[in-house]
Amino acid sequence: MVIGRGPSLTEQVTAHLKTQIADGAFAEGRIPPETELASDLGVSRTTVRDALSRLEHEGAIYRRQGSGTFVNPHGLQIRSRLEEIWSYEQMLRDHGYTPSVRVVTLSREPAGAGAAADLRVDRGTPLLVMEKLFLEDDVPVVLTRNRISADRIDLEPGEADAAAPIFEFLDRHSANSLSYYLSDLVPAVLDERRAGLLGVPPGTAALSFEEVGYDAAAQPVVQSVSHFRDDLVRFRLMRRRSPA
Amino acid sequence: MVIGRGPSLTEQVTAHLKTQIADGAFAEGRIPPETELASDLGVSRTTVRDALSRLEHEGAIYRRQGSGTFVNPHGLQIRSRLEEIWSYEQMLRDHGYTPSVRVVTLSREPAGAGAAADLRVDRGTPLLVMEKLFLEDDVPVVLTRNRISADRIDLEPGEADAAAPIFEFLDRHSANSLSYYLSDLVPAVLDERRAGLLGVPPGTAALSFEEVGYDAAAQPVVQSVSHFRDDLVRFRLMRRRSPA
DNA sequence: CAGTGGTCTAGACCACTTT
DNA sequence: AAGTGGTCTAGACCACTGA
Repeated sequence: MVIGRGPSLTEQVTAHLKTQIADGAFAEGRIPPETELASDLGVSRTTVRDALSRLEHEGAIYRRQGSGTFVNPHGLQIRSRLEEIWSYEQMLRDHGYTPSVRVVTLSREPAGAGAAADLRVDRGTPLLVMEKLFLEDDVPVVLTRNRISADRIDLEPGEADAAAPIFEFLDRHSANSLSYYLSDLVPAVLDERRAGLLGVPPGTAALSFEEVGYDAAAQPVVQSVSHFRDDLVRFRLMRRRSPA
Repeated sequence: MVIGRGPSLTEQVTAHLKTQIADGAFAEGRIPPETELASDLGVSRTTVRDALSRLEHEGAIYRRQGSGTFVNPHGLQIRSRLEEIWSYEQMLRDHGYTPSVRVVTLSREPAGAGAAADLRVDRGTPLLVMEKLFLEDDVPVVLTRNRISADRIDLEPGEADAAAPIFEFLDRHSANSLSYYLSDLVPAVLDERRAGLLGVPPGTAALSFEEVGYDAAAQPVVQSVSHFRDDLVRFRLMRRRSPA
């Protein structure tokens, strides 16, 4: 393994250590001391520490002051970290799926009270509503509905446009690029329509994200609700005692 | 504001900036350049950057290369970050509650298939089961059930013991201190019993954590299930586009 | 092109764990 | 006492943004 120019040194070191961890290169889960890694790889200790900090944050390793750095035996069980989800397609790929997308509905409707408040528009403002289903081998996994103020969009979208990830769609057809989402984790009991679309009995519990996407100027751009098949995609996280 | 000895410089700088942000000391949400902060506070730029990285990670600020560092206008909406929850009591305090604890049941039962697998013991092994309810002004907010292999505990616990946070209980009465949890986020439809304890109609949706707590040697110590009143405590998170 | 954050270095000292 | 990770410094250069 040669560490040279290209991506940042920290990224190269991170990737290198990840590979070694996956290969089980560290006996008994013990990772060499930082100074040793630094001289072996020909970088400064600071760079090694940056890389180790990332891995620690991802849950791949943990560190004990005075003792050493160790491989996290449960590191592989975290498939997607909630804060890092950006596209549901990518999230499903992280879970080992190769998802397809189906546009369920594509319509206009006037803003109700909730959407109007979230998007900071007047009630009755025309909204573009896109409902999409993500499937794996024709089995529905995620159902998502996006609402956008219609006058922010520069065209009358067809299904091909709507099938793209919402942030790509907005990059292309709106002046307001998505910068971040504020998401609530909400438990739901699926109604008949949603249960039907997701292929489960009505009354089934589903985790949902209720979220608003904002642009760089902190202006709301899109309101979304997404429901997940709990039997097919599950969110797992690790909580450590004191350190990050 | 004087930066001197005591907690780490980084922590002092972090706390100082947090206060300034909360006080609205930064006009238009713009935080001074790192070099300026460093010389003003009499610390190195590295230290300032460490502090800013923490704040960025907490969602309090965001940074744009070449442009500057800015206050996150939605920073205050994140009350508890999932990865940092350790004690439910503390979590509820973060949400603005002053919770009380009620021990609902305190019993022994043989391990079923699920608990046996999670705790890596044989089916039928005696388990200590503690069920607790966290309330705010007599209104139930969280219901949690812990299962521990009985032979790991050095006493027959009374209600006073069980009312303590589980990690404190284990610190005191077991050789296996909790080091981390692996938690699944699971949507649930409350059955009659749980709905009754939480004071909601049966059939209500609730978010639950299904988790296993491990000691420093990665041995399972406790299996827990916790249900949350969605109308009283909600998990909110922020997802940013590219950077952490 | 000036100013900002991002990366990286080399070295010092401290706090903690282990032997 | 030796070895580990944690904190901190001072300085260099790079990548990007915006006037």
